[in-house]
Amino acid sequence: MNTLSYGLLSLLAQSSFSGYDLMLRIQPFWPAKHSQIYPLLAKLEQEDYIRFELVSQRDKPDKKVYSLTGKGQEALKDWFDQPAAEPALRDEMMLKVFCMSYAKRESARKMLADRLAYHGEQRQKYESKLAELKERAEWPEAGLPEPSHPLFGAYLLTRKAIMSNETNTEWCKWALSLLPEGD
Amino acid sequence: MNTLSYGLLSLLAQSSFSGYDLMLRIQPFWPAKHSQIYPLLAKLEQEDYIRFELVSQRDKPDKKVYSLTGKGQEALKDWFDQPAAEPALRDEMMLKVFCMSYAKRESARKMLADRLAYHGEQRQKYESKLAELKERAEWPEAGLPEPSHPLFGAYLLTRKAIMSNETNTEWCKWALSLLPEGD
DNA sequence: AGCTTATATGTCTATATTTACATATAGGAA
DNA sequence: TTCCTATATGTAAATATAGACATATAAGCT
Repeated sequence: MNTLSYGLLSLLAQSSFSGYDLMLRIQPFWPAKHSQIYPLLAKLEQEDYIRFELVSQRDKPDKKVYSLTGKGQEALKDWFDQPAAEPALRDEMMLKVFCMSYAKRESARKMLADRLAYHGEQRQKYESKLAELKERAEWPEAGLPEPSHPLFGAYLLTRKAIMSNETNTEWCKWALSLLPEGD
Repeated sequence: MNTLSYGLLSLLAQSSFSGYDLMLRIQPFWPAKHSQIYPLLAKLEQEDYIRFELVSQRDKPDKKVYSLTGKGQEALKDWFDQPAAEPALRDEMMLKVFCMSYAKRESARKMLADRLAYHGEQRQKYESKLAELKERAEWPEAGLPEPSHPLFGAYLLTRKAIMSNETNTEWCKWALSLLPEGD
């Protein structure tokens, strides 16, 4: 049982999902291709951490909808109390920044502008996600969910993503301001 | 030539470093163990991207000090102009947050408090790094390096790390405030 | 004298992850 | 009709990464 496996169980605690859904939902927090997810789900099912139900759909191919078993819920609780590994960020752009003073000015600016645009796109996705969460679970007046709400975690994560997005956007703009156009 | 290889070249653009130094310096931006670094350096040296000089030390074991060759500098420039891959963050804690509403209150608070403490430690390291940079290269009056300064990139990255650290710290405190003690 | 830590370099094996290959349904666009 | 995209699931092979094993110097501690 590796970290990704527990992550899948963690998502299934909230609700049942297909493998395809799980892939899309875990992506922002633990990048993984479907070729990694599907074999893991098969293994977790064989070992009785999860089970699935075949669901036919009209407009789309059939799917397997997975849910937690009792054993899966137990494993999840044990995992939660273990100390978490340090976060690991791998960002090619940050490696490029090391040699930025040796690059052409226009190249350096393009690199930062590309990243700024990327953050802009990501920002929209996170805002959509937040809107989707608010629809799925209308939490009370002030716009804040209760800690006991199944979507509480998803809300915290989406807020975290937006906060990080804002900081990264700010950094890009600041770095660009230090590199005026035209060398 | 994978991303880590280019990252090593990128560091060597700034100055010559031993494999051990490279490992320590690249860690915060691209996690990698020495068992991954040393074989890569040997391969890069065989393929004439870098060369090394054996340096004897009094108080420490001998070391290989690597520097870029002309071919390495060329490769670096080509790489810089290619679009960078999306950043990949893998954070076990974030996966745990998905099922936080099903965990015990004290467990959830401990998870966040542990992360808050981690950010505190990291913060000190980044501040030390910033102080070290300021020593190695005294940049002018206002405390800002010129874009042409070899340590300009390292300065941007350290500032980025500190900004992210502050945001993550803020998120932990906010999340903890939503989870008052004693369930 | 033996233990631990930091420095320093390396290999070997296991695991994690990506890339490519494969198939199928259905909608919309060219 | 053909192409592209999203949905949906899978396998095989290549690559990247981590963990374990190995060795060596020198300082400081017990």
